[in-house]
Amino acid sequence: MASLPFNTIPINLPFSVSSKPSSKHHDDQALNPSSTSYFHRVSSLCKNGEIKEALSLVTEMDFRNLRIGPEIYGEILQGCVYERDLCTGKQIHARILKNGDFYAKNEYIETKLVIFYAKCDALDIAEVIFTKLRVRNVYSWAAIIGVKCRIGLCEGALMGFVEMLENEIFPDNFVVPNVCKACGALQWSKFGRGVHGYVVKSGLEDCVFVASSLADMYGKCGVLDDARKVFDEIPERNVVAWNALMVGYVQNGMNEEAIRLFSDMRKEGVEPTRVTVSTCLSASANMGGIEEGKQSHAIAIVNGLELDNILGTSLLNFYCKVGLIEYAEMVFDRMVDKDVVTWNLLISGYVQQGLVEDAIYMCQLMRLEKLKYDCVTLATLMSAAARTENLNLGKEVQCYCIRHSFESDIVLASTVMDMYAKCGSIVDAKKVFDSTVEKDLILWNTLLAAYAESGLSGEALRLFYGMQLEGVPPNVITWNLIILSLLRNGEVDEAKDMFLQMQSSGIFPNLISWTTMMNGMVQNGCSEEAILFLRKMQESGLRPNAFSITVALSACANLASLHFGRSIHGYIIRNLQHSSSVSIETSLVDMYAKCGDINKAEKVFGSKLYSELPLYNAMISAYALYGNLEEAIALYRSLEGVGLKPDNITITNVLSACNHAGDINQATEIVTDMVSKHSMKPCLEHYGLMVDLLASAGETDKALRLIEEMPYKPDARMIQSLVASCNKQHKTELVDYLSKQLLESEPENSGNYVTISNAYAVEGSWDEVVKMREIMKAKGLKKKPGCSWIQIKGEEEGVHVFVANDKTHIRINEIQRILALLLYDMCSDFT
DNA sequence: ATAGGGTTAG
Repeated sequence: MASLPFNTIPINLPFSVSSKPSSKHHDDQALNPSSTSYFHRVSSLCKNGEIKEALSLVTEMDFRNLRIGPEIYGEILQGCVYERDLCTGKQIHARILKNGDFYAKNEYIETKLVIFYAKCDALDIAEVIFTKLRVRNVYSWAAIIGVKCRIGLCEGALMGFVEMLENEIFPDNFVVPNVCKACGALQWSKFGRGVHGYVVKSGLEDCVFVASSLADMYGKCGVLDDARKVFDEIPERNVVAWNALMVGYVQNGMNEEAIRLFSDMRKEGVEPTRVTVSTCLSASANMGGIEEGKQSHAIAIVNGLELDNILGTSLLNFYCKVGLIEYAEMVFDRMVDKDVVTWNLLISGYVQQGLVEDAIYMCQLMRLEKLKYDCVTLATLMSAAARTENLNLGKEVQCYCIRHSFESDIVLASTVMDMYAKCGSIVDAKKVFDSTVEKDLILWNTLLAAYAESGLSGEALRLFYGMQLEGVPPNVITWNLIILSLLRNGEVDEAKDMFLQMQSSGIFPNLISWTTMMNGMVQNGCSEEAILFLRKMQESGLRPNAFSITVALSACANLASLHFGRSIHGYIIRNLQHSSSVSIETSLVDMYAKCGDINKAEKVFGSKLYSELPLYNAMISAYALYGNLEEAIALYRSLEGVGLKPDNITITNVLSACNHAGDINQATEIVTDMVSKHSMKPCLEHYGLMVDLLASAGETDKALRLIEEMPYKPDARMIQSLVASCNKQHKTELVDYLSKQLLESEPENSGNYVTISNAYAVEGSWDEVVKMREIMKAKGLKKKPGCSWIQIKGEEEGVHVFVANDKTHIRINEIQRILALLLYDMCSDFT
């Protein structure tokens, strides 16, 4: 006998000697043991993923004229499902069709084909077969609903669910989870509730898969109470059920609840998975919970969880968000499979820490690892350019975007616009806006933000109406920006009007809307109204955050209202104890100092939770306000001991303390110190203070020489110092001369009137102040953003003094110093 | 000998 193309000869061949008579029909052969043995061999090969080998066995059966039943094809198709092997599956499909209708029209085979194509995400082919099916059973339905759900055709999946019910094919515990997933993705909580009803009616509720997916669905729809109820009633909860509820909490901002659930889960002895730890890390990152996040990391290590890409990125995200960049670096180094996301996270971590150089270096390394930048990488770099106002970097990144066809990316276009705006080039931001073909709301808002930041309310309004003409309805962010643009331009009444218009257009003001209004009012000298707005905001059901509290405290400081200040401090203790921040502590110190209670300011400073520069600056500024030069200098000198380096504000505050004490020698020493010891360059404000100090001491000539020597152009404030100095020395003629010069050179600059009226105000020449006000009114000049009213009540009631913002102006300190000292005496009387 | 399912990072 000639050699066969295979060498293994099965024992029971149909033509070998057999005790059984050979059958005439295929059907009889189904009982033939040789077919059975083939089936088992095919089956085990398929389970090991060796589809090609299984297929050659089928060829062998064909050669031997053995009956190849539908179950063999089914088994191989199943193998293709395991392997997601679309190509081999199609070959099987072809063989099935070749073998005629006996196979092709077999319900089991047809269903299997639908399942196979569905699993391989080939929805079009799966649907063609599915629509031609004579019998649509629960398996084929499940496959179709599953694939639709997987590729995001959620409405289609839900329509399938409805159609099943109409045809009285009842969705089982395999169909329901996918239906729930679709409801969750669409946030169709009402549909989901209906599915929940069906689950209860058909008794599927105890299945942990069904219940978990219901809990997940409610979580995704934001109905956490119901998610919790479903979860509580699961008889045997597994880790996935716990994870699903935890994810629900995190996605709805309930981070503390998520962490609490994690601890309950550990108490019940359920082993956490990588998903659990990832979710906890996400919650910790959101709430800035350093300890919680570190604990999660420790648990991952103790439980021996593998540091895969997802767990790794969760850790990276957490450490970057809470600013522990060294830990992030350690995790990054340990990770084996890094992708673009991994790199992006660390790069953005560096940018958030202001370490732009490191970020750029990482980008270079990333390219060496043969990874390409994606839109997230580029947006991060662009935001780095915006933060550091590095126009060159921004342009370089923009060119990269153009070269690599990222131009049409609307997110990137927005970040490019933001970069140009931050670098002070609104014209270029507008150019990018104009060249973007498909504009979305975010793009409109980005340009609006550029106008608003600069107080260009006219441009902002034009854009605001323009977008509505193009059919883009404004959202709450748009309204907030319009209001900001008006407030930045000193148009308080117009802003208030817009705030009302926004509400009548059906947009509910959010925390930012209220805070923008409050902050704008404080900046424009309407501090009393700002405090009123805080009350109104609380009445509308919003809880103030750290920033709105800071704004309210600065309003109290401006009003020198210890009464309001104390009540807000009380609110902080009652409600914000656990979310206290550096900015709140700083504002408290500042508020108490300006309200005349330096003792309380010292007390707050003494019990501080943070040891950061802004707090020290506030306390130094407080001492300066009270003319306590010794304490100010002592605190300044103590900075080194706590590892802090002074910044420009520190120097300004120490210098103004010297100013109030009239101590030219100390001031000179501080300036020498900053140049030699800290290698800092004195800024214009520092020169201003020195000029002021010299001018106050009557050294007008020396002050003039310093102005000539400094590397900056003198500003109106310096001339104001000279004016004040002259005034003090009763050099009325020189004041009149300087004022006249100032007003002649820039008759339309409202700032000059502020300057001059301010000089008169400090000297108590109220008649001159009123005169200046009247000229401004007659000329129709409006005060600039940054200038504010201070109302001095009491003897001088009814007299308003125009002063510039305390951050940029020397004289307001003078006034506040007098106020604070006055109030200090009053406070001391009470105690 | 007869099918398959839910959770996660930017």
